[in-house]
Order: sequence, then C-alpha cells, then structure tokens
Amino acid sequence: MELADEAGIESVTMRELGRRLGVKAASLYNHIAGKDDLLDGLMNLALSGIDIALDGLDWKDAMRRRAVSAREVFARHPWAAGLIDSRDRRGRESLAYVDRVLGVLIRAGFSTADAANAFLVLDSYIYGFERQRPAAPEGNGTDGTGEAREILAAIPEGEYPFAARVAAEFSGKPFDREAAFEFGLGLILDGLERSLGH
Amino acid sequence: MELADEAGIESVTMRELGRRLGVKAASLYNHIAGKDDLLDGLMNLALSGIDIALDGLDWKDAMRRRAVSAREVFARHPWAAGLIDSRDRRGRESLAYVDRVLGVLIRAGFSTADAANAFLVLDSYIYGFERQRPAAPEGNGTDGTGEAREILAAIPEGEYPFAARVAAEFSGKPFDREAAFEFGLGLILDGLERSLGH
DNA sequence: AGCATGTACTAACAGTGTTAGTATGTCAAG
DNA sequence: CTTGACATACTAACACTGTTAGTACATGCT
Repeated sequence: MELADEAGIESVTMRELGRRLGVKAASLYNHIAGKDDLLDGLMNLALSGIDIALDGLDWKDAMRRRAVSAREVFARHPWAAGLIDSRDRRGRESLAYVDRVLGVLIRAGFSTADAANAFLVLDSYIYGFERQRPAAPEGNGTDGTGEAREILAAIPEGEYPFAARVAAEFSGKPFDREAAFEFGLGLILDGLERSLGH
Repeated sequence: MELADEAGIESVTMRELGRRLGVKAASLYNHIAGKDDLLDGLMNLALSGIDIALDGLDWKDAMRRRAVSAREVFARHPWAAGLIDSRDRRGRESLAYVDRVLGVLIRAGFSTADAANAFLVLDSYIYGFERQRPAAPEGNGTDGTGEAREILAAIPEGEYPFAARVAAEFSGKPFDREAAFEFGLGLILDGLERSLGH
C-alpha cells in the first residue's frame, strides 16, 4: 500500500515490491499465491477504511457518512477505485458491506428493488467522483490553481470561451473537491428521500 | 476497437493486434507512434460516439441526452471508462466537448463555478455507473437473472438476509440498467434545477 | 532506369509474472 | 548435541510485454 501510494499502482511489480522488502521477487510467492492475490488484498485493505458502522443513524446520515468516508479513501488511494473494477467484487468482505448498506435502506422503507436502485445510484456517484480528477500537476501545490492556470494558457484564444471562463475562475481560487462532492451527494440523497414518499 | 470489444482491453497487445491485421507487431510502428498513441486513438474513437449535438435543447434535455448517450457508449465498450482515467484528458477533442457542455449550463443561468460543479457531479455519475457492473456471468443470458441466482446460491444461509432478499428479487426478473440509470440521472437533474433557483 | 518512399521483416533488449529446483537458516524432538 | 523438518530465500529459466535498429522489398515518381 505504501508503494502504491508513493509510486503509483503501476509501480507495484513483484520485483519492485521485493526490492522494498529486501528480497527477490520469487520469494514473495512463499507468502502470496500470486499477484492477483496481492491486489485482492490491497483492494480489501483500502476498502476496510470505509466507515460502515451505520447502526442507529438515520438512513440519510448513514448513507452520507458512508459516502464521505468512501470518497476520502479514494482520494487517499487513487489506485483503489481502478483496482476494484478490474477484479471480481464478490468476496465475503464486500458481501457483508452490501448487506449492511441494503439493510439500512430497506429498514428505512425502500422496497427491495428501490433499495437496489438507490445503492447503485449512490455508488455510481461515489466511485465515479474521484476519477474525475485531472492528471496531477507537475510542480504545483495541491489546490489545482496552478493547473487551472496551465490549462487556461493552453486554450487557443477565443476558441473555447466557456472552458476558458471556468479555467480563469479556478486559477484564482482553489477548488474544494470535498464541498463539490457533498453538493452532489446532497442532490442525490434529497432526490431519494422524495422518491421514498412516492 | 473490435479486438478490445471482443477479447477485452487486456488482449489489445501489439502482437495480438498485428496478428489480427496479418502483420508482425513491429510493423505497427510505421503507422502509430506507440501504444499510448493507439490507446489515445481508441479512447477518442469511443468518445466520439457520445452525442453532443446539444444546440437548441433545454439544458436539462441536453444534459440528459448527453448522459444517456455516454452511458450507451460505456455499456457498449466497457474498456472505455477505464482507458479514460488512465491517461490525460486534456486533448483538443475533449476540450471541445468540455466547452460545449459548459456552454449549455452557463447559458442556462448557472454561474461559472456552479456550472463546473454541475458538470463534475453529472460526469461522476455517468462515468461511475457502468463500472458498477458485476463481473460478466459465464453461460447465462445478458439480463443478469442467472447471475443473481448464482449469487443467491452462494450466500451463506441467513447470514446476509438483505443481500439475499435483493438477489432473490432479481433472480426472477431481469434488471433494467438503463431505467436505473435514468432514475438516478433524473434525481441529479431535478436537484440541479432546484439549485438553479437558489 | 534510377531513386525515394513506404512498409514489412527479423533480431534483440529490458521489463513483466511465474515456476522449478536448490540452498540456507531456524526450531523442535530424540 | 544431533537430526530432521519446515519455512523461506535464492538462481535460472520461461513466456509474455512494448519498443528499437537494421534490413529487405515493392511501388510509383522523376
């Protein structure tokens, strides 16, 4: 996980991992079944950082909490989301997770079909959000203003006026990703609440 | 694109592609700069299938049309979404796309910041949705009922009651992904509309 | 006729995951 | 203390991957 966070998931090779551990690549096979096994473990390790202690909360608070916590995980480990959809999601661990979430929704009054729908919609948003991250800027800070400036400079004069306006807007002030996430999350949760009362 | 659709993006190797074209791998380099070039082209080819002829439509209709069309593309080419976030999104082509969409929103009355927000929220959902697809079932049809049955059978008796209920629900009838997508899309669009009037 | 261009080829390189076979250290039983 | 079993590390190799250098050939223009 340290290796993936620091150097990117593409740097997680058997030989590189071995180098970090002071060991040759082949020796790793005494401990794991193969690279798939390694990546499965990595995925579960990341997923275990998502808060699903949802008992006793209102369904909306529970879903919001889960979503915010999931986004933090995906922001901290940008490789996690990509890892998830390149492999099977049907492990025991994720089944428990699914059951927890569905339980909250069904107990709140959603039909089984509606609960499945709500789950899918919410997770689509959650999993999709941190992917909408522009490629990391080179030598700038982490607020993205430098990158916005860079994009702005690359836009041909007058050809893309609206993109230019938006880039100009965010070259001055940082973009608050967390706030943007919660804005969209609120839209979805409010909509689900409305759909609950027919 | 045929190769990626039929055999999966991981089968798109220089040697395999050459085999399909009746040519050795090295010969491909007379036509493309490298594999990155190839994948960029593949991505743009897929993206060009998204309908962005949005002029003259109400902003909601325009966004809905774009979203539905994008989902169809991602459903038809499951590798496309993954390709997009593994490479730089700042090409001329995608810049035109971005400008088009932002233009619709800003003209509809969104501030530049709100338009950027709306864009991000919408695309998070769009890009995230087709990833929430369970691994393809082996010998079953495409409606997923066989897979739901299979999952149901694999759930330990009584351990995950809510997951079991949902699996049971959908082992009887097919799951309409398109309807589910439009349901969530509607929630978001309605929410954006409400936020437009403060 | 000669030459330039485009395109295919073979061979090779460094890198990937993985396995077989071998050596080494540690620790428990006799 | 010796012996043996076990865990673990190693080297060497295999079949892949993307990519480049150098070469051959066929087409078509001057």
